[in-house]
Amino acid sequence: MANYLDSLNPAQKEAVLQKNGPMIIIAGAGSGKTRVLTYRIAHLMQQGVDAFNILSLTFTNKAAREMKERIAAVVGPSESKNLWMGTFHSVFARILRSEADKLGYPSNFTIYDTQDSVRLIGAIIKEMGLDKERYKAKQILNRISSFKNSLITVRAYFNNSDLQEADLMASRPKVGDVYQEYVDRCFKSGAMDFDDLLLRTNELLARFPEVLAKYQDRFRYIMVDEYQDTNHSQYIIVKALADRFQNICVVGDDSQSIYSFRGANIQNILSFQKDYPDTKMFKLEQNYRSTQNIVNAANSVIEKNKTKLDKEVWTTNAKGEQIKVMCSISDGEEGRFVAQSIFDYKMNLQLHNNQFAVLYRTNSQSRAIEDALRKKSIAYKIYGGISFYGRKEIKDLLSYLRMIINPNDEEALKRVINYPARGIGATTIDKLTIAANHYKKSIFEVLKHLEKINLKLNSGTKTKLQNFLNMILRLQIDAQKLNAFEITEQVVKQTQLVKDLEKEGTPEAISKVENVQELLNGVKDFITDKIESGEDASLPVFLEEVALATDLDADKKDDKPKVSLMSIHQSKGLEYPYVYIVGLEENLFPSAMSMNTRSELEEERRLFYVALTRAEKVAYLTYTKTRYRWGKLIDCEPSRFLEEIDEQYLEYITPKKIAPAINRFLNEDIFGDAPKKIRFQKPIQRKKFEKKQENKVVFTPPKNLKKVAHAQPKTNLFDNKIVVGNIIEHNRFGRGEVLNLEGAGPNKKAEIQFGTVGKKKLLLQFAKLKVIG
DNA sequence: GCACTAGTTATTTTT
DNA sequence: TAACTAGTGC
Repeated sequence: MANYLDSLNPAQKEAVLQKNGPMIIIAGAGSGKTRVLTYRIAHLMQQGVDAFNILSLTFTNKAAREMKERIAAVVGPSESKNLWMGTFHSVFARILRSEADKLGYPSNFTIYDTQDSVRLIGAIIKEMGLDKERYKAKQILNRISSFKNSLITVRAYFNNSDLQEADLMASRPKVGDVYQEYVDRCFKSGAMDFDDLLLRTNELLARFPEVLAKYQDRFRYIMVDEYQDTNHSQYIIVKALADRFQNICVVGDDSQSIYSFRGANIQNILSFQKDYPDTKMFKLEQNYRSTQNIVNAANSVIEKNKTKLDKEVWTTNAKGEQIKVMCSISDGEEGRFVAQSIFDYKMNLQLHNNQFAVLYRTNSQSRAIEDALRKKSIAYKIYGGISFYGRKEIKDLLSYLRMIINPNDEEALKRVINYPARGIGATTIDKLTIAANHYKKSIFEVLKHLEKINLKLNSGTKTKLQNFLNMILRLQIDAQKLNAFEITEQVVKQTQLVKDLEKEGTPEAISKVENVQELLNGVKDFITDKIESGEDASLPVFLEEVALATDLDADKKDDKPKVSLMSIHQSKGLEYPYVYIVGLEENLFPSAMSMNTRSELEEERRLFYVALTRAEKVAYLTYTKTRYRWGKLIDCEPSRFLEEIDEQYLEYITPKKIAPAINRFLNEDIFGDAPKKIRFQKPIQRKKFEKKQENKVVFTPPKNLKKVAHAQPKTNLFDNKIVVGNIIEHNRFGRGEVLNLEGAGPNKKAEIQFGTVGKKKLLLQFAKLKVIG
């Protein structure tokens, strides 16, 4: 039991053994940070610290879950269950629920997601008669969000002439009023947005000393992971909670701070030692994840940043292959290259899909990759983008559930009051909204007292509203005796939500029905899981988990292995043997939006650092000469980050056949005088690329792959040994993966995806297939 | 009040 | 390209 310490290196061990006082662990990429955190918590518990007194804040719920499992393996599950562990948002949402009344909130408050917030702000802008071109809902929300994350309340805003001046200069003098109205409306709806979960926690701790004391006493040991990505609001919460015992341990890597757009403040980690003068600092610098080549290449890039803490990441791992750089003529070609390359690796080294990841700067880049993978029948999973819970049909259904729990939830009500269509249109909703604003009540309250208010509604409309109201009230009563799954089922039935879709019969409608079914399954799983672990399986808990869930959390366990596609932001904390970083082009990565200041560019560079350090064995960097954006063909330049990697770690593998095309692009001044700006600062750069690419050879199959001839292929004539997923070799078609089997005996056929000729169906009786793996 | 169409607009990254 | 909006006709 105690020998878990033996598996740690000296630096790790020191950090684990440091029990009391403030401490900071600077953990380089792949340095076994999670391991240190888990063992440290396990160790605290073995030293007699009560699990109830330990608070551990992680960046994702998935990280929390995994860490809990690992701790359970050391100290046993019954004890680890009592740990407070989760994201800032989920931990403090939980606390806010039990203290909500102090802030005038109902304990069943709704959590608004970004979509809800944007809609509400849009509605407010419209109601206030503001120009929506000037006041773009999304931008206003971002602005409000940044206020909240800096703890600038409405009152603080109106006391701050600088902020008001800035908005005035941007010709948006009414931002403060919108902010005010937004906060009021959320409050009236019994709703908190993401930022409120932190802001209101701060309010709670600041206004109620006895509450602060209670939680200070409860959380005697506090740990914060990914500290470099905390914002001011989170910083203040941690500071307040840790103030009494000062047993605060933060972990992070300033080189991986990539969330400043969300208010993260890299200064939090840079100046931790100033906040706590007695801080003990630990540095984890040995990388266990990646090859030397990858580690060194990443180091050579991050060196270019000025703002950073002193540290040196190194590894004793094998040198490994050089990082491969590939240029394509288009994004489609890039996708095909990635798919082909993955396919070749799978064939030659018998690898599984889950050993590969494709990372990109923007979610919209996933499309070309998807198309190519699909053509090769390579299973993949996309993380991010439009999440499952963001889909219209799902949000609509969830909105009904939200109405049952908290009928004052304005955004939920507006979604469902006329969905499915029941003849309650925009005019009616406007009237209701005006009345609600006037009486300072929610729309639902207005509905309940329709008789007493003269809204100039015709009687038909009144009946429709009455029916809607009655349906919600009925569902609320049902909800008291049904569990979360049953009530969801009930909603689907009573609202006829699915019936409408089924009638439509279009492919979209069918997929929507399937999604609804999937949500129902989700609720069922939720209940089973919770009951198994003895936790609260009620509908409010489900809704909260859904509101704070990410795609990463939705990972299904016993699924087929799949290639992961995700934005670099989402890949933080993850690792894969083979990583493809695509779209390394100026204006895309680094993003055109982030090249205006040094600090923005440094963040992009950190992002690149994060991307590179995800790779364990092999990393590919790809860029293209042209790319579709906004449905238009755009010419691209290679990213400056390619230049920044020390050349010795790179290998250019661009196939010969497209080299002439590249040269043409490089030699002709096809840009005219348009993008004159900074892009061609260094003409030498281009020469370098040009030369490199000319000399290179055709790519397929990847070099450095072991010959697999010795793999003892078995010939199978009547073969029942072939199973789906096998890699086989065919005399004429080469290698392929078995996708499907059908028929029996002499008619048994296999559907096989070949790298060269695509999909084929072959009779096993005749096809001489060698099973490779 | 609603369904359909044409035209516009937008892409950074997310709890 | 795709998602959202405004405008039109019923």
